[in-house]
Amino acid sequence: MKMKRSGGGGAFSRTTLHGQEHVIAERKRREKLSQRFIALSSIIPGLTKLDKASVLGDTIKYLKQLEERVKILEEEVATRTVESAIFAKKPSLQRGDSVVSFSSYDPLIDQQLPEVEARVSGKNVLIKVQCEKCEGCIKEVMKQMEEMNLTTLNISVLAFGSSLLDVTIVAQIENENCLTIEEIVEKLRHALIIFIGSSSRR
Amino acid sequence: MKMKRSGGGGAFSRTTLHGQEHVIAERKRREKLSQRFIALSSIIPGLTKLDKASVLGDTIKYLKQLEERVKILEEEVATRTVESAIFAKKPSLQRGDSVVSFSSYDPLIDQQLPEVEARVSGKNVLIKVQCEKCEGCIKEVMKQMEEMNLTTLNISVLAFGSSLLDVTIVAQIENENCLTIEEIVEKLRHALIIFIGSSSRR
DNA sequence: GGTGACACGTGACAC
DNA sequence: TGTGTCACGTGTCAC
Repeated sequence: MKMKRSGGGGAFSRTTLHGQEHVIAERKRREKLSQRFIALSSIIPGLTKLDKASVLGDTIKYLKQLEERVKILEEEVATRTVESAIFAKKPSLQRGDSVVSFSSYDPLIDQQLPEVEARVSGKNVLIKVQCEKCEGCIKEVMKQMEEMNLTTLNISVLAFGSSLLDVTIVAQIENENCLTIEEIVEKLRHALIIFIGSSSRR
Repeated sequence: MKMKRSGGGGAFSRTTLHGQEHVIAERKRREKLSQRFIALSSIIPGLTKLDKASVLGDTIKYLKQLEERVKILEEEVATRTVESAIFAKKPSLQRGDSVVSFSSYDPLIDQQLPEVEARVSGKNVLIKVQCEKCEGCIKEVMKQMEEMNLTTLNISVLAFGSSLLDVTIVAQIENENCLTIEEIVEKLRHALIIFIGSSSRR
């Protein structure tokens, strides 16, 4: 029951002409909106009702759900990253044929980095250190080596993961050195703990 | 220019009464829809335009973004879950102070080289091999790495003692890789045993 | 027959 | 001065 004004004359004619365009424009707008609704509906899973209010409502629910899930997963990933670092440990003592080994790892007492391990073969000592990537820690290790009268023959520093360093050193044991392998490991480890502690507090 | 029919008589009166309720109902429906739009707008971050079409459009974008993120995180977690499961086994394998769960070293069974150890942090794997110095063994290790879809990022080979090699490798775990850390260790060790055995017999 | 959802044309308002 | 957006009342269709 609407008045059709297409045939109107006088002052209405302008309104009518504009009105036609207006109708077209409005149609277009509605069409766009409708498309978006359809697109949205196709994305949201588990839609039972397809009316607009329900689509919007379910979209809101689904969104919150997704955000919650992202949050949980992010925490999970963060946690597991730490776990990886913590679990990457070794037992405390190994005894090979002609090689004597000792590691700082003790599952009952301490599961934290830095991890230090050393092995001796003749006059050579192989030292492995795994610690957090932090500036100056290599220099600190070298300083300790010097203090222990260990002449570095070769050193390799590899980044591992996002924040770990794996350091492998082959050194020569000088004659005046009378440290045991355990002492070497403990001295190195202790120095690194102090160093990293003081550097992270800065 | 609409016809007001409230005062209509006769056959129109019923239509009119129903019409009033109809108007109310429609108002209510619109109100609900409007509320949902407002609620949705308040959830979507970074909205510049606030018109309905834009809100829907940005909602769709945001949704896809979130889903993508969830997918990525889930993969990440899946990867790390495998690692955690492996790492979790470690304590149970530790008897006293002698066994390394990730290492091929087992004092009760086999005290011989080569010794292989691996650990994982995120997508990185750190592999340590200690074996007899013998020609071609590095090449053999690299061949195995390739077969296991491990992309070598860094490798360090240090001579230790008179006849030992200490090899440390940081590699990237490719997505198609579905080996466990134990499988990596065993495969490498087995290949080295075969290789060294056949090369020493020559 | 009544409830609910939709698209439409229209007037109003903003930039 | 238009160009785009909105809310409104209405007719219509489906269950």
